[in-house]
Amino acid sequence: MIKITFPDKSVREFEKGISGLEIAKSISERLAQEVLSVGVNGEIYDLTRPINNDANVTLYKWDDAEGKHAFWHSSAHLMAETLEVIFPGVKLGIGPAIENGFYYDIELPEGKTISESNFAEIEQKMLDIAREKHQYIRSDISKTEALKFFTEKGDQYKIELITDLEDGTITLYKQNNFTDLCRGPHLPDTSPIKAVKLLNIAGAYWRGDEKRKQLTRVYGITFPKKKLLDEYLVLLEEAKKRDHRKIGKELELFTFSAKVGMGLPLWLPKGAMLRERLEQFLKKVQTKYGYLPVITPHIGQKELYVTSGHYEKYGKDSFQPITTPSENEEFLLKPMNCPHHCEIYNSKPHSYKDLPIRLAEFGTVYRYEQSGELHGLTRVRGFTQDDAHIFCRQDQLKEEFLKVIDIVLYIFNVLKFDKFTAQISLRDKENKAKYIGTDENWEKAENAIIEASAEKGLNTVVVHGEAAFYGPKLDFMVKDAIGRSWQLGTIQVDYNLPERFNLEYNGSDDQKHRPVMIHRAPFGSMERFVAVLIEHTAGKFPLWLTPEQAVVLPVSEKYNEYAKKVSDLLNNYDIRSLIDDRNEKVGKKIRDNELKRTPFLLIVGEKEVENNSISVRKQGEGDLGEMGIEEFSNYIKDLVKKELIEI
RNA sequence: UGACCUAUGGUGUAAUGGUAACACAUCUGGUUUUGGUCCAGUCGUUCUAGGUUCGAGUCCUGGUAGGUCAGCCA
Repeated sequence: MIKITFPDKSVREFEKGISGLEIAKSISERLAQEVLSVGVNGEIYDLTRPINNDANVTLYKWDDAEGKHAFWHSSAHLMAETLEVIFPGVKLGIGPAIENGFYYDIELPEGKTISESNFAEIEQKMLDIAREKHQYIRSDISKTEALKFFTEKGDQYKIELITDLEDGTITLYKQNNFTDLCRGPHLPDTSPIKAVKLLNIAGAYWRGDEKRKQLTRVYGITFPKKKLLDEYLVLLEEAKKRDHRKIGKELELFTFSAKVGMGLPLWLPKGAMLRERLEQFLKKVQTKYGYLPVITPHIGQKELYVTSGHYEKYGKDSFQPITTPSENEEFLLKPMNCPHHCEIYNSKPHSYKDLPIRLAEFGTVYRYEQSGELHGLTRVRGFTQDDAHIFCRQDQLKEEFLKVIDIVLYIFNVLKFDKFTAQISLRDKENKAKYIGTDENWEKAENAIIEASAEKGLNTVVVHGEAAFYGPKLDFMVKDAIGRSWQLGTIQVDYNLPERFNLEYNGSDDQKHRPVMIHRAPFGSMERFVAVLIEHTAGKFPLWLTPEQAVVLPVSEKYNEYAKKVSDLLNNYDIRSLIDDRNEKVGKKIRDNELKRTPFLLIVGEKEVENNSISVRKQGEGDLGEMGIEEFSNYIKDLVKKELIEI
């Protein structure tokens, strides 16, 4: 007998070799039907795999990530089998479960192509096979046997994977006529897979290596119930509606022009207004935190970036140097603001009493991103960072870091980005050549970030190998309303640039000391931030940000004059308003302006002229009734005040 | 950068290789409106350069731009 401990700490005894499925059955028949995989001492097992020792056991269902994982992993095998049936001779790469579904990397036989027109056939075939209830059978074989098997099958990618594996046993899973190299775990059989949707096709380099062959990646998702698939498809539709590229066009916020150049956004008046409000908002916060504004040019001598190290590291990713005609001097469009700021620091000597010095600039930078990676406003070639560099003493580092975290948290709070994670990116210790700077400084910087994050109680994820080449960083990733994750704010410690630019201050000991630098950008870039904000709010911006807070709708042209008076008065009160004096019925004006997501519609007709009032409609709430103009203005100001929680 | 996909008025869509259509928007006029699309007219288009064909929006090749994903992301 073995002792099985459940998550609630209760302990029960079972026969040695009992399976997760049998344990579930002993609890309830229903649980046995719903359970998908089982955690045994932290390792995920197939439900049918015997448990031979005392163990802590957790049963995972659809609602658990571990359960979904097994479900989708098994689905990937099912899809691979189907693809082998439909495209005989297809070669298989890897096929894991991912956050939403699964994919399989395949190489199609010579001359064959796969496209979305094949999806229906594949989906149907997958369902047919699933319905036949084939078991997923695990088997352990030796490396030699495994190599023999896949050599006979002609799957060169699997052979390569096996060759790289440790010697010893290799696990294979087989269902129906399909056998795959796989660590598992899997479902007991194919029958729970009741709904299948292939999502898209994309290229993917074999083993993520740009220099190697590109395989075709087929994405799909499956569900244990048809209803869940339908819900998921609705969610995808919602995502499309929130796409910032679509809303940006509809609301006339920004545009692109092939003539201007790809990846170079053009901010339209309404988008520019929105962006300026965001900038003013941050400037105000930064002033409170002691930041000093600076302004630097858009180009700098190539030598500047050679000094900073950026040229060596990112020279090929920059717009290539502009060469002056007679002197042959080389200038780069600036890809970073920090070297400029370092030179500002260097413009005069500093005492330890001056520090910290916080230099802030909304600095526009240009990076030659490769064409295929450009995406709406989230990846562009010219963008504006809400950049600042803090020059401080080592003993001030942690406190400064904490203050920056405060700013980021305040901003996220005001904008209701409540679902964010903080990612601490550290150096890959196995590959130190990728980074510049001494071991000692890296240690110091990494510890400062870890300690500051812990002190603020941030929910952090530590990732090794994701640091910038000059230092570790703390990135804030925000999930939008539909669950996609975006990196926005970033805070980075840098011991490298102070060295390279020979930054100094005079200490109390009358000796020269090296300051530490913190790079930080709470928004990240205005472009990406606005894109995420659009998707987060579906274009219904907070009142303080929205380009037009109110539109006055005269009932007929007789009241245009009064409408003008209302709008002027509101603008005097700093309420942003427009008039819709088109020759249309009020009903149409209301509809049109609601589609434009205007927060307040102010209807004026004979009654309102008489009472010197307006009839107010609020977005999402409808008619609020009649109000005086000043009353309305105070009402709005009050709402704005509530949105902008004081620091 | 690469694989794959896409490109039709300002916007969104339609058109077995055989007359490029519809809605919204624009503009003009009518209607004079208190609560969710008033009516009529008007305007304007097959991304670009070639090719196949009696005939190309449709097929082929190059270019450009957009998209999916990978890699990259200071």
